[in-house]
Amino acid sequence: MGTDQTGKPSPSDETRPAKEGPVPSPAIRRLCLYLRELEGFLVQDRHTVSSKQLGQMLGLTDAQVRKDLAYFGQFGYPGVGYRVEELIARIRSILGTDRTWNAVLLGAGNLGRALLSYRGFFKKGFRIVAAIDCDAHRIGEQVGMTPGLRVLPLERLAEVIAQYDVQIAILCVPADAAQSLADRLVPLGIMGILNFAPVAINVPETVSVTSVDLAVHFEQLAFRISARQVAQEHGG
Amino acid sequence: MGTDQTGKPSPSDETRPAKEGPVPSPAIRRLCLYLRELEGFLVQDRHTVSSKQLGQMLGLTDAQVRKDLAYFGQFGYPGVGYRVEELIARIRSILGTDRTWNAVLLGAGNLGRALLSYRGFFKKGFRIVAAIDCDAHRIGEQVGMTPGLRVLPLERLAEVIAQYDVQIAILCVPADAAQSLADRLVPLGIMGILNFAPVAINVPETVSVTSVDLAVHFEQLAFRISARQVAQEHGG
DNA sequence: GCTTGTGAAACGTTTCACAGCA
DNA sequence: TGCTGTGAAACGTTTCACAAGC
Repeated sequence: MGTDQTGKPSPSDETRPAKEGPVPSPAIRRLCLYLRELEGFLVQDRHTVSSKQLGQMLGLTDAQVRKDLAYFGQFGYPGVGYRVEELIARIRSILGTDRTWNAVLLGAGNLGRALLSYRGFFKKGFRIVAAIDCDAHRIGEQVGMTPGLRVLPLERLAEVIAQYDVQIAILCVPADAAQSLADRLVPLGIMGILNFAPVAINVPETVSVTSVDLAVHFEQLAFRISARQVAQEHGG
Repeated sequence: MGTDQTGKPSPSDETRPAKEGPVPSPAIRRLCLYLRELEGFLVQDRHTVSSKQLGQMLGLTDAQVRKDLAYFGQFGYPGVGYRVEELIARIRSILGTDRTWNAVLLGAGNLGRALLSYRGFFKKGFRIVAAIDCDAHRIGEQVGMTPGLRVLPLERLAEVIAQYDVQIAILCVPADAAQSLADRLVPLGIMGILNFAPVAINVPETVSVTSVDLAVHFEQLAFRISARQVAQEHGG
């Protein structure tokens, strides 16, 4: 894997991208979790952490942690571990969360309003700059924590995206509205869609989509519980 | 370890299908998506579907769909495809959603209330039978759609779990409250925890945990967008 | 002692290719 | 023809084991 062209062993070189080769997508998911744990470490005034400690908190092996980080460079110190602040900065840079991202929320129903009120996104650098709904009853309602934030009609979508340089759309609409909204978002220059509608949406390859179907998580849990029960019956 | 908070390919997910051998955990996730698409098919009065059609709707190959289903037996018809009603029944049986599951929700904040109001879970057979919070201001508040459902104090947790035969707990509490609540749930006989708190929780192997960290999904989307932008710059 | 980074081996998952059937 | 089910090959990911460094 070490296609570090010349094999130059300088430990602190590239801030940005990575070495050659694709990064396992499970590694990306874990990177987010490492970051979460590291941020917790900072609060506890711990300034170094080993791959073993970090892995243990998430049920992973130390080798897994090291490999994941190694895809993006070398930033550990043998015999010491990783410096928490430095690793946080590196992971944020890798994930692209060392900048702020502006998002527009579509669908000010129960879930949409819950997301608008969640402070965690703000801390991570995500700003929901507008909420949009096509239900006339909801328009003008104040939502979220930002005092001035009110629900806007769908007609103002283009204006809002342009005005705030919005890159991300959060879809919290019913399943039957998701695709037509996605079709509307694409030509407006949106770069990514976080889709909470329980349906697959189709967009050009230039747009990234991440889907979160809450019912699917319930079902997966049901399966795990059922499988465990079956295993117990078989085992004794 | 019965938890999948990390995306670790849990080889310990001892799934006992019709045949021998473990089932890839990605296959389980896809099974939920197949079910979702199939339910949509029923509404459109389509009664058979091929692996190719099903895969196309989700961006998967036909071989993938067939393999996933084949882990649990053979229920397709060569030359025809799969019968929609039959396949729905089979997948529900596999996932354990051919029965109803009772859940208690802990933390009646914004997200908790949003989940209480979402009809999709009910349709899938999940019943949130009680909402619990330790904030005195919230106790007694009416939540969700069920007219009688009110927020109960934490003291009534054991009573509620026993009375309704609750198997699943939905954690919608702040990160710092999640672990202590999990510790409290385990001896009460809960079988699975759906954890929306942005922290890893530790429970005995007898309890299944599925974690959903909404901020992590934002971060993953940010990474995907950033990666695409970098790729475009390199490509031209 | 402790740690990281990393080839190589082991393991898991997906894709391929085709026999068999309607 | 069109489809499923499936062994085998290809590919992706994780774990192992250890050299090198603090």
